[in-house]
Amino acid sequence: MIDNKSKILLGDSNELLKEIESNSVDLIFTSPPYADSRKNTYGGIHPDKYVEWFLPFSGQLFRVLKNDGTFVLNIKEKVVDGEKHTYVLDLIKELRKQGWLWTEEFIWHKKNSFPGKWPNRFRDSWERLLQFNKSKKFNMYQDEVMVPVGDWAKTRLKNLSETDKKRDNAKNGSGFGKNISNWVSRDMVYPNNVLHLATECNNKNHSAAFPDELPEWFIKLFTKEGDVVLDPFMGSGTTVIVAQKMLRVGIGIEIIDEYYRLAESQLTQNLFVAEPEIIYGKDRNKKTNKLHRK
Amino acid sequence: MIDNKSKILLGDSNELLKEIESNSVDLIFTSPPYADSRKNTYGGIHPDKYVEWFLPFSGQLFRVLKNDGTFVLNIKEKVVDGEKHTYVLDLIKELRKQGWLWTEEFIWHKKNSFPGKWPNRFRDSWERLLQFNKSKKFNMYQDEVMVPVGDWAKTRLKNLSETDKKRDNAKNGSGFGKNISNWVSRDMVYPNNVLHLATECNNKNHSAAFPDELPEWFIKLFTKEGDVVLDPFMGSGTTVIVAQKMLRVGIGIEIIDEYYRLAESQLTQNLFVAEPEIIYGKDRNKKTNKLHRK
DNA sequence: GTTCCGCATGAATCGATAG
DNA sequence: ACTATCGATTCATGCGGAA
Repeated sequence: MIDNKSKILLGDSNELLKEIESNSVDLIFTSPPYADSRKNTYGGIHPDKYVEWFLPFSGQLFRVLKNDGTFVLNIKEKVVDGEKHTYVLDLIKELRKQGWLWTEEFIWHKKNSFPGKWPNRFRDSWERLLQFNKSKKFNMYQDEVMVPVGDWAKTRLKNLSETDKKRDNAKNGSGFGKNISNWVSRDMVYPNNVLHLATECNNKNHSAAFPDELPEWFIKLFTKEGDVVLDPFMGSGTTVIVAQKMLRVGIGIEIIDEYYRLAESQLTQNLFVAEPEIIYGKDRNKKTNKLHRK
Repeated sequence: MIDNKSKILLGDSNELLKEIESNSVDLIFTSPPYADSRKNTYGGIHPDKYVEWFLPFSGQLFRVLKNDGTFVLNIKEKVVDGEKHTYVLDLIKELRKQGWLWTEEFIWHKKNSFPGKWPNRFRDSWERLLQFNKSKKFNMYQDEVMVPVGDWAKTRLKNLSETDKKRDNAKNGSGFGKNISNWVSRDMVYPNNVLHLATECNNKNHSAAFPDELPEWFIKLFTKEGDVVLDPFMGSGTTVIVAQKMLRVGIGIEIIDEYYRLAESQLTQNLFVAEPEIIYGKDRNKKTNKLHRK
């Protein structure tokens, strides 16, 4: 089933995952349909049924993942009747019973979250990126995601609101400034577990796309060239396309024909336009790792 | 027990909370001792025992909170043997059984957390701020925490002088929010549920302190002047001190004498400006019920 | 080729209305 | 009473057109 070429499959992951051999995947990065959303697609899983619905998939995922591989799950609670539903908490507990180790929880800070005003809550601007592993020993290539100090400062400042900047200035005496002076001597620093990315709203046909940078970051962190990256709910195929561009072997599964074709067209289009090695990473420092298609 | 004066108590919250009358507190903001850390405090709770340990406190908290009040819990998982422990997940589930509504989860992004390196993980730079309520109807003063619009820097702020920019940030914590929103209401937007604050670097004696801005933000959001703010694990007293400065009634409980004295000294120091006469002449042993007035 | 606006567009949530 | 649908609310982003 897996050779060294990216491929995408049309159908139900519950069936198609069975065709993937055990211990063959290095990274699973996926964003399954959220509870009760995208009703037209996966039939809209009710929050109360979500865990039960998801566990068969994750069982298969556990089987196909290598022992030193990583499973990254992008998921978020839904507000039901004014209260946050607990299915994500339940899911974590059940995944552990399946054998998964809950290793880390990254925060994706969505800078451009959906607007709105309500009497009892603010806009929801973050999502969970849950990291699971089969073993305490897993591959992690930390150096690949180091951030140049300049970029770090630039990005940091760019993302801060004006109030935040003012606060920082006021607190320069304590720690912030001092820390910067320590970092200046280095070229690259390690990131932390909070990712600042905007959602992509330019993709018209698929409503649930995350930005390229999200899978890109985890692919860099958890795989090397030639490794296998799997997305069992690929949607319009962002994960697979990025994986291919980064010279990994991307495997994607999608049950909706429309999304599958979207991914297919972009995948072939990408192959036609440029050789992957040209697009990805001669000099990583330049942060031109941004993979923009079109 | 509660009049309109801030006070701090030395002792076990399990006992002292019983002296607070039911439905009398508007906001509970606290950062309880984390599992297995701050071992001196409450005997160093093992992660496996954490939920069991916490529930008696939260039961009392449920009783003393007003129906339209809010409980904000700052807590974070501990990594045990390479894996994130699930006691926070379990705690949320159990608090719901106690009657609490899990309304929201804010993310505190600790901006200046120092980049570190471990083989399996990056620096942890965020914490949970779990919001619980007794009722779906609770007080929320959203206008008090509005922030400048994203591109404010580009449009308006250019023209403001540097002193104008700094004025808002004077760290007197005295409820200045409303003035700002009236002043430039057109340029202010509502915030979201990700808080960008630097960690406090200037405190020496208390290990688990958060920056003033953290309780300040929630006090502005969930209380008005004269309301009662409770911190049953006050540590060095940040919550109570900030509350008092913001003309709320702060109630703090701390079991460790050293922390209690730290809070006490800061509170009286602050009071010194207003009413010097009540500072001296109290025996320390009797101070459990000492009143601190603004 | 830049920079600068204007505009449409969202993994949303609440509350009212309708069946 | 209970569920289903709909409108109002709101703002960061990236696009296209214009200077």
